[in-house]
Amino acid sequence: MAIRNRKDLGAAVRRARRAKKLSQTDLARMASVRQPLISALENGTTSVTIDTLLKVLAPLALDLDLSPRRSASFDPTEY
Amino acid sequence: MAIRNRKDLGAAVRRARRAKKLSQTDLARMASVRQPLISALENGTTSVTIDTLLKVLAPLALDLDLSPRRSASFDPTEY
DNA sequence: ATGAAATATCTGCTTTAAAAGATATTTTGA
DNA sequence: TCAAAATATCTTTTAAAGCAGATATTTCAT
Repeated sequence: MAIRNRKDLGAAVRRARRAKKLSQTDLARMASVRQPLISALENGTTSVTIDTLLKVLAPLALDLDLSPRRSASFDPTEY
Repeated sequence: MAIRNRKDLGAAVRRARRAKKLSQTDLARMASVRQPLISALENGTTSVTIDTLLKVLAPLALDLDLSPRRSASFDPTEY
């Protein structure tokens, strides 16, 4: 599913984490970050850096990808 | 293609930008960021935040996606 | 070759991500 | 129900992201 904002990202991470039956604390340890960060990431309350995101995705066995947008092209008012 | 580090990300953004025949300055304007940031992003010299990345991807008509890793599962020494 | 456009690289500054550490709150299963 | 585990939310501090502005350097077409 396409990720277009922090909430989408947080939801995707949470789904993946739960699918793997990991607690936030487990994931935090595996990713070498802190549990409150996982919480903030999943809730979309922080704009994680790409480095941090990749650290978190690795133990979830997820890759980041870029894909051409399906419909809905650029709208400046979105930002 | 799977993105596993900043360099990958930078390369992907650069390819997409060139495919759209945009200069860094053009893209920066469309994304409401500064040209030096596009440069740093493309060269992997900064760890952009997810908010900034999404701002840049929008005018390129790219979506962010998470996909299950093909092979190469989690290796802690990668970090 | 050379001039313009494009890209890279500075400084100084402000903002914010993330760490550490602690604790409060919510969720869940026995 | 109620205790333990999980998750959310604080404070303080440090490091780095990103802006603004300027300029240096590289790339490219004429």
